[in-house]
Amino acid sequence: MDADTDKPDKVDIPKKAIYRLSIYHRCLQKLKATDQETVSSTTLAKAAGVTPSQLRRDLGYFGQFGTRGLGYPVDNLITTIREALGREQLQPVVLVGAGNLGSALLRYQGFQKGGFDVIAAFDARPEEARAKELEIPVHDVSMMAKFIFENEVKLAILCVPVGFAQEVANCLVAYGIQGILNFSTIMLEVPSDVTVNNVDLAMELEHLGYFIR
Amino acid sequence: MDADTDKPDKVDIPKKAIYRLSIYHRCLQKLKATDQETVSSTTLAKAAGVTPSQLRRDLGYFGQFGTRGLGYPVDNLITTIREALGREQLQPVVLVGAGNLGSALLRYQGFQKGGFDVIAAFDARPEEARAKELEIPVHDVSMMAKFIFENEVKLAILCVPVGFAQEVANCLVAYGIQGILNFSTIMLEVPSDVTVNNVDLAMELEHLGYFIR
DNA sequence: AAGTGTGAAAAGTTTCACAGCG
DNA sequence: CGCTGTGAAACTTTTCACACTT
Repeated sequence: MDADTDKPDKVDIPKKAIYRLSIYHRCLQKLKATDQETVSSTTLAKAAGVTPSQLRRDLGYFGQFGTRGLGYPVDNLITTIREALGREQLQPVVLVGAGNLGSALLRYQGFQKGGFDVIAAFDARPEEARAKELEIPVHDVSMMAKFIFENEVKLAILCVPVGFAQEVANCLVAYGIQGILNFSTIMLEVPSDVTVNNVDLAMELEHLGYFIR
Repeated sequence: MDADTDKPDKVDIPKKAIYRLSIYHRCLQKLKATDQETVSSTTLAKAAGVTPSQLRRDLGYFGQFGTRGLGYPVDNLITTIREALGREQLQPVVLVGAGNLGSALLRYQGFQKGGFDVIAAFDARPEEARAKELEIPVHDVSMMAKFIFENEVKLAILCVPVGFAQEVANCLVAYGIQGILNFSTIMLEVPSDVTVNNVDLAMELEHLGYFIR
């Protein structure tokens, strides 16, 4: 799932807990849409697919926000989680490798929704990618260094072919990228202050294969 | 990441280990391409991004395949893992919801590579999806029951809008689907003999947000 | 009465370290 | 000698259960 690194700060908090924070965040937003002011750990946990006690423990890592006998204030909790996830303001993101999967992801608007903004894509052959009529501009990789630096981009989505993944990742790191969402099917080697989150769609399907009889 | 279930059989094997099996499988295939006959736990572990002892432990759950002093026979190990993952023969898969993300995934050919065959897609408005010029046929949802039954499909990729996800999942289960790769942003409730594997792309990005400073 | 916050127990997972085999 | 296979130790994460607050 993840090949990541120890952070000097923020230790002691299980990685899985951080992951679940994103789930809670999403569920809370749905709750907010229904004008709920507060929510109990039992209710939120059910929506998130975890146990109430796990939810309380997870929130406990970040402080105390609940009112005993009442529950958690929805608005307040959303803000707190946003802050914990480092999402106070819009995060710029670049995508590298606008091939089959890359351009598919560019078409998918799901990233844009939640506080992230895929502001540009880069490819070794930008003309080909541009022919696909994407909304997001596709530049030549040679422009990448300057762009990332000038826009202070910290996050990148990596969709280049396996053979180039490590090489491109090295560049990204050199340009200042701190988090890589890696769709290529290789374990990247990066410095310990860079986080890699691997998503391997074929593998997810493979994994399911084990459970069907 | 996962909301899955206890299986009556195959217990005692950590879920994470099963997940890693897919990683090993991929690394072994790369090794095979370089005509390696055998591989040591140290070498394979490095490629897979795990510790040698974890690799040995993981393989140990499924039996003994190594030769002490030598390593593991590559071919043999590939076959064993394929069997463990239930991938001896081509698995048919259907995709439901050919909207933004769904059609993106249909275009992406990555699933086809490793023993899975996305044989059909279904959508509430198939005409719209067909306009996107996809290679895989898009049928009306009304055809789904018959198709899944007749082709003995066990796996489904679910990309319908959140509001319909649970409803569609219920249908899939009723039709005989045993594993769902869920791209919708909701925790599905399914019987305990059905496995759900959640992939939430926006969440993966959100998760990274925590680690950048 | 309802529901959080949290020590302490339980369960699950990884690493260590080394005996044993080819 | 080199490398697997595996008990036992170490560590991590989850669950339990209940004191405590509103």
